Amino acid sequence: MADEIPDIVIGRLPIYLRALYNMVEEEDKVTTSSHELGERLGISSAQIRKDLSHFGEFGKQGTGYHVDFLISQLEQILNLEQVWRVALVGAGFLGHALAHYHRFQRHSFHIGWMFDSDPDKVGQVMNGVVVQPDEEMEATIAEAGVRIAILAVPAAAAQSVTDRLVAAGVKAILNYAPISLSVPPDVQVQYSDPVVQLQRMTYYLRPE
Amino acid sequence: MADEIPDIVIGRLPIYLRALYNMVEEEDKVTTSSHELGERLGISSAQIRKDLSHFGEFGKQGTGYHVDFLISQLEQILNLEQVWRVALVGAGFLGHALAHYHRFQRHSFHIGWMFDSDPDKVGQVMNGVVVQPDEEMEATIAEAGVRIAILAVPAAAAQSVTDRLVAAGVKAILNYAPISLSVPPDVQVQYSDPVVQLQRMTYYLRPE
DNA sequence: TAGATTGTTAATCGATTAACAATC
DNA sequence: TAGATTGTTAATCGATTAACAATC
Repeated sequence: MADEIPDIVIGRLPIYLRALYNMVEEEDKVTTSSHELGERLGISSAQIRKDLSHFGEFGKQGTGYHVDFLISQLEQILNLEQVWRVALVGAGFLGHALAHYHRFQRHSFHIGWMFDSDPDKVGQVMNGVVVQPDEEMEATIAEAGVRIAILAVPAAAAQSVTDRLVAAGVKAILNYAPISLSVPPDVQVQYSDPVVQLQRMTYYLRPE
Repeated sequence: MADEIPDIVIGRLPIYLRALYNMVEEEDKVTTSSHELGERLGISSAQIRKDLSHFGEFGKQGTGYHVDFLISQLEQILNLEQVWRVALVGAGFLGHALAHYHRFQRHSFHIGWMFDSDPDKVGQVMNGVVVQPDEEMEATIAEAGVRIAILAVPAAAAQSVTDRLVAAGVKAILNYAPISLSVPPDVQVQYSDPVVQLQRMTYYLRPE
């Protein structure tokens, strides 16, 4: 039960969580079932039950899952019972948008540090956070014990910034730069590249 | 050979393409191998060769792949030999950042239409594109033959905007709203939710 | 030629699904 | 009780990898 859980399973848990939040907040739902949840997400009910069974027994035969309880269990599993300190590197248009994204605060993430190498950006305040000079990045992050970083810098800078972040103790990176990063095995990386995502879809579209 | 190709394979092609662009543009590389490409991407060379073999024989024994040639083949496969018209719905911070993202233009995507329901946003010009009123969305998109949309609206609006986009002829949606969308089977959807991505990583982090 | 690397096959590995006893 | 739904098992399905003949 506490064996090695496939990463693909871990990847679905936040999706379940998001749907459960919606059920509670938008629809005042008290209970749900693997069938209902699966229908919303386009996932089979068997898969949802299988995924959850890696971590324990959270439902009741005949009635399904208590939404609040399942939320709290998933939050526990995903280590969301604390507020994670997050550094945002890059204060361009995207960094600016991310700095103002209110869902981070609502979901256990506190973006409390911003960095940029452009002197024009340094000193600007974005959603209450002062943009600090790039050179102060390692010291500030190590000092504050920041372990998660969001990368919103150009591709050319991404790997060297990554190396410095990792050296300063960062263990998880959400990378918006269009480049594959090289990191030690104990550092997590997630990628977000809109061009890659669009290109994946055009394959299926009829060309003009 | 022209059989049904697994979507997971399609999903890797843009990643290969991105690395190949980098080899040509940043390193003036003329040829590469499945081994070299795999090493950069953290993917086995066998998998890269297998993926490519779905579409043809692009390499030469002993020497590997001609980078320019492989790029052009992948562009062809992914239907990137045309410029795709893209509509951007939502002119908030994120919409603003996406409107200014220069990589779309460089990679076969032209963001030529923006929409927002907020009268304060309507009429603003973002990177040369005038934000149009939400009500004009269907007619404008259908008229222009736009088939790809990027969704940067609040979760509460996302499904209804999606329904309208689909009715207007959109066949691919890149969704930044934190909600699972329901679409007909011939409509592609890709998701981008930073909170989901961060939550996937915190599972692996030691809590404080 | 010798070395390198492809494309492909077969084996392995892993993930999903169908089915159902258990039980609320 | 009857109906619903869980957790789990076994079967199925699909993806990855190892290995190698072919050949540049």
